Amino acid sequence: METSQNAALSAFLRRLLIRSALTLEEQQAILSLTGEREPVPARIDVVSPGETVDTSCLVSKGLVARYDQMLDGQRQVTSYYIPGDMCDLHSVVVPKASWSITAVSQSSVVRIPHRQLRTLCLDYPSIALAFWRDGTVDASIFAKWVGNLGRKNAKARIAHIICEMGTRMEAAGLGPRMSFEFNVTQEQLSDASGLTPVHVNRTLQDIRGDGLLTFSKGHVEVKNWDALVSVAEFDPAYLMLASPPHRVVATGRGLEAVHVR
Amino acid sequence: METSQNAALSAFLRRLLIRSALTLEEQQAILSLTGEREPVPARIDVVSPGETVDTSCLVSKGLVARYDQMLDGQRQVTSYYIPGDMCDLHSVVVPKASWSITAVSQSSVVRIPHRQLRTLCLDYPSIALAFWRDGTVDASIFAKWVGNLGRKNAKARIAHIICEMGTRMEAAGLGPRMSFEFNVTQEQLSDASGLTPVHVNRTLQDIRGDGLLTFSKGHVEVKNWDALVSVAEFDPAYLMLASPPHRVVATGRGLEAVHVR
DNA sequence: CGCTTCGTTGACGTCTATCAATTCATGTGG
DNA sequence: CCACATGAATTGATAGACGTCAACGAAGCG
Repeated sequence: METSQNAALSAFLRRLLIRSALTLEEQQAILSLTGEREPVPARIDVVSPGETVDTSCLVSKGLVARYDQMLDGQRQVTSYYIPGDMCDLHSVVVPKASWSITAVSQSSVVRIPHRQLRTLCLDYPSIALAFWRDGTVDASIFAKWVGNLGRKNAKARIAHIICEMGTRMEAAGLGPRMSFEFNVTQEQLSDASGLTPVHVNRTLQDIRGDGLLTFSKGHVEVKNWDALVSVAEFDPAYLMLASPPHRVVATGRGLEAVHVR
Repeated sequence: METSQNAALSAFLRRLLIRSALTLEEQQAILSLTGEREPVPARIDVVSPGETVDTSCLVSKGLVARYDQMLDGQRQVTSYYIPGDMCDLHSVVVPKASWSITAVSQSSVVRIPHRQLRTLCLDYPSIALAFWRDGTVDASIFAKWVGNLGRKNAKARIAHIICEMGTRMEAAGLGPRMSFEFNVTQEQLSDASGLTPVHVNRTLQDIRGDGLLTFSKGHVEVKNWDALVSVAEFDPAYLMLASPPHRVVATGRGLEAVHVR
């Protein structure tokens, strides 16, 4: 599976380069990471709470989610991960998880040993900062979801999730935001939106009735992006896709963060 | 205000040392950071959305919150920061904020230039990793809040916030979890719990009626910690206070891990 | 003393949950 | 090709949690 591993690493590198400027040497170092590719059936956990891992999982296919489980079995998804995302890169610095990571649909992950990632961090400080920056984006997404769940109604919540996934899919080169694969059942979507499956169903019908989008068999067709954005109050700034990539460099006068095109 | 600056830096260092092992030299490097101490009146923003900052704010007094604002003015707090917390350490790698940071009560912050923090990261890779680890804890808190808001009722949400703040206060040496200052009004608490002020009021009465705690004038008195934990389904694992501090040791070279309390 | 902020209460409305079927799509085996 | 099982989507009826609106009381403060 050499080639799909490389494809996944390239996707990961592309993701990093959106926000972090890396030298060719640093890029090469990332591309030379290795790990075992492992198919994961839908609904199977990749990481379980309390588990201490020594690898980070790079999503190479499918859709993966991080979630919390309540005592009565209810789940709350806190974030989705698409191909090119390293769904627990942070485990490099915090190897013990207190949450679950699961494959939403049939997926594949590449498990990259922490040892390799740590070596990269120590050899290339800019890579360490790029990883930290990547984690900051994840945190920003979590924070935005807090706002969605705390302050928005069912329609806006679901609309926001669709907006986010469309935007991220497009940024990752996985299809246009107007028409993309989002392989979740309505029940799984209820775990992300903090609603019940029944209410998700009704809300989707409602959204469809408004002519915003259709969602069927894991495929999203957005009919009216602007209206969807408006309903969701979606502002993509939190995804940090727009600014030029950062790099911390040594200049004559010291260290500066610069924008690199 | 030399002394209070130093006190804040010591608190920050203590926070880092809970989860990251640092050598004495690294510790010294952190303690020699400098910045301007600045009082912030209650309800005044420290960082605004869209702003690009060149300092990170270390909370030295009071209570600070990160929040998102909806178009209709509703707010959702995503996290609280107490003295010793660096409320936007991540701005070192992502200087442009898409959220607000505000003083909840009368507070003070020390603004530490990114330039100094970046120098530390490049000179001491372990500090970069410690900062990343710190950000990972923040992200873990966000994620937990997603679960609270998405899947818990009013009583559990408020109970969970109290449990978290009590645990963090105690860990930071700011008072026992059974009795601590939490200087928020019921209205501000509604911004954190995703409820209305009226419902917060009723829920607090309900919680008090259950004999779990009293909350008045910014002071929390927990009457029955275990019951509170049970109502909240609070599991402190996500705060990452329990495991021994981590250190990444370069393979071959023998840097020993230092455990300092 | 009057102003302002905060906490409190009551009545009522609505959004979402709950419970229980039913339909629909897909796949499997006889 | 049909019978059957399974998971997903859909629908209806009802209940409950929380929101909304409006008012009032308490406490701090110039």
